[in-house]
Amino acid sequence: MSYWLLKSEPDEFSIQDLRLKKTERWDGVRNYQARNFIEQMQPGDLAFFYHSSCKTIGIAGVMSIASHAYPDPLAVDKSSPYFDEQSLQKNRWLAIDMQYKTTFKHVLKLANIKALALNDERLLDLKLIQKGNRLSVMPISNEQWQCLMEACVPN
DNA sequence: GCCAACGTTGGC
DNA sequence: GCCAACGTTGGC
Repeated sequence: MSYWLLKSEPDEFSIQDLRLKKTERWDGVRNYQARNFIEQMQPGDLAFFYHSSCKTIGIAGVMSIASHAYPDPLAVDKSSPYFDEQSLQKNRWLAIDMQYKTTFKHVLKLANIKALALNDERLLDLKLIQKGNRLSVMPISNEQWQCLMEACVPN
């Protein structure tokens, strides 16, 4: 089993939205590196739901991967902002289904994660806090997952 | 709203 | 294949 972190702007789609939907398609990823990580995901894998570009930036909770990756229907949907002309020939983008698991009592804030990393070498190579990182989908190591779960307040 | 950092595009 | 220009991400 593998661990992941996926970013979403809560104004667009938040962990509260996923909680209500229970299961939802994670689509619109338009970055090759992120796509390749989606390709590696397996049903049952766990992922942090990260809220980006918002008031309280950080890890809001946990979800599980609920399917294998499949072609992203938005890539060939001309009415979608995620439409991709090149994908009409061959759909080059992937989507995957995510299932709601838990919401943390408090968002584990980015600033707190950075502070943790100063004292915990397990977080040293966490992609999330590396300078200039913009990946919206990234792997999380076993140790990093444990470390971050220890730091959060579960519900 | 600003801007650093990055990814993509396209001319050459 | 190089690289300048451009668009996007995302923290602050």
